[in-house]
Amino acid sequence: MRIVTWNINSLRLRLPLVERLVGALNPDVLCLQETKVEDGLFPHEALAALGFAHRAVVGMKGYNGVAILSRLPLGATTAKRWCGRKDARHLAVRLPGDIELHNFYVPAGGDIPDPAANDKFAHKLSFVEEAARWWARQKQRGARRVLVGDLNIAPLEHDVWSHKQLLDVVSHTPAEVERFARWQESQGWVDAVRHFVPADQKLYSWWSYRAHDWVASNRGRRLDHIWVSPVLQPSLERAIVLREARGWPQPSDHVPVSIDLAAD
DNA sequence: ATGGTGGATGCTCCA
Repeated sequence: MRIVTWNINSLRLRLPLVERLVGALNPDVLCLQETKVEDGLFPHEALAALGFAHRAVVGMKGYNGVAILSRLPLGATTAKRWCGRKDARHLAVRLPGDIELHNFYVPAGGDIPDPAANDKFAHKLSFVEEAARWWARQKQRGARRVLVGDLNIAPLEHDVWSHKQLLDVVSHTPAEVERFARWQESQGWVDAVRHFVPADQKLYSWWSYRAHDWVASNRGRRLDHIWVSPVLQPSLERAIVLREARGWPQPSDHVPVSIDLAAD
């Protein structure tokens, strides 16, 4: 089973790129973030025509929004609120094979890495703290779980183009990275992409729109993640970061990240 | 050190 996560930065604008993604990766399950579309305007027909017969959606007007599109039947769907807000940042579904799949869009956190001076950064820290606490309370440690999404944090030194220069840049600050680590430890989550790509190798999933030439400057960050519960680690077959998607016409600033899980 | 671009919206927010 192939599961792909992608911050698409407006689903309706980039529907043609979903078709292109299907051509490139043919996901069984596609998790999107920043769909930026309210549920009543969600392009169900176009996605059904691409083979995604099963869809779970939670959106809002203009901002945020997540969706899970699937060729396989989806079981029970839940959308949890975080930090007491109804801001469409989470969806969970049950997949065939008794897999619980969670799709997250973590707040970006604004520009100033100081929770006292920047409410958005405070919200981001609270969100990750709450996620870590919530997951620490979830028992059934042997459960088959996959967690994907734009987590908006690049935790490792080689998840950013310059560790030193990004230590005080939102997405790579110690305050974020420590909380991210606590979240990951909360269930012993396995970083499914770093399982295949050594930690000393640079790996990015996002390149800013603000670069004149994203290829030449290559100042990327790895903000998009796929985690699996420990019991699923032996089922990991492959991970792909589809760098070429950043060069597609009118691209998202994020690229799709994919894993293959062995059927069993 | 600064400002750079892109998307949705509607005279500005968010990333």
